[in-house]
Amino acid sequence: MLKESSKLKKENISKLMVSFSDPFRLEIIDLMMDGEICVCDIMKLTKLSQSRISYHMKILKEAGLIADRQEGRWVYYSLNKESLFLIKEWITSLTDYSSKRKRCCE
Amino acid sequence: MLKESSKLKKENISKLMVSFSDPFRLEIIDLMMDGEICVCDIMKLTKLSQSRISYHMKILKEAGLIADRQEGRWVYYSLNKESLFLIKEWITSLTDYSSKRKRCCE
DNA sequence: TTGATGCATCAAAATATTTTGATCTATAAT
DNA sequence: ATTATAGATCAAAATATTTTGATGCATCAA
Repeated sequence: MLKESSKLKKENISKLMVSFSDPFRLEIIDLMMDGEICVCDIMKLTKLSQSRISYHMKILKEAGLIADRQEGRWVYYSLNKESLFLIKEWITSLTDYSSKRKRCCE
Repeated sequence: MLKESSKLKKENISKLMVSFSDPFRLEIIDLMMDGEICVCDIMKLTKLSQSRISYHMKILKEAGLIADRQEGRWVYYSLNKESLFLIKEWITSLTDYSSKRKRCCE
């Protein structure tokens, strides 16, 4: 069974995975790869409605996947690298562990 | 924006993430870390009903995260390492890319 | 062949998530 | 002060996912 290597609690993993599980959020995450982005730009780039984007940003933020920063009337969102690394660490612990054991049919 | 480095299509990523997004499925995944497991053992270990487990196994299977193998009346499920590595690769490409760019406030 | 066991599947009900449109707040421009 | 803009929030409606209990299908044992 998985050791307590990762700093992520199960509940947080679940939330992070939920945040990754929506195609529109994946699209938004993709847009944030190039750096900060504001809701109005996401609107232009995705054709999603403002409140719809706000809703998804909230999900992403509550999962800890993104950070926000207000500047005047704009709110800039960006990917939270720390979270990404924690997920990576968790996935790595999964793959490391599962490669240590043998499968029946191998 | 994310390059086509990963072999995973966006739709598959989404499905895989959905499969990770349920706390019970995370629990089942955790149980599979030690190797193959059959539904009846998952029942004993998790106290979930049989059809409920079957449902979740179907989600995991359709996401490509697990493989199954029948032996007599038992069906043994196991984690699909290849999928785990693809997810890892995808997450890695996310973190690699996002660490290359600079954030406004850094 | 009959009965039991392990599991899949199905439809209905329960629950959760997402979308929409309206309204609200804060900032900024006139 | 007034008006416009960026975005959050809210309630209702639309959808999707999950759970439940019943039934079905193999496999095995007697």
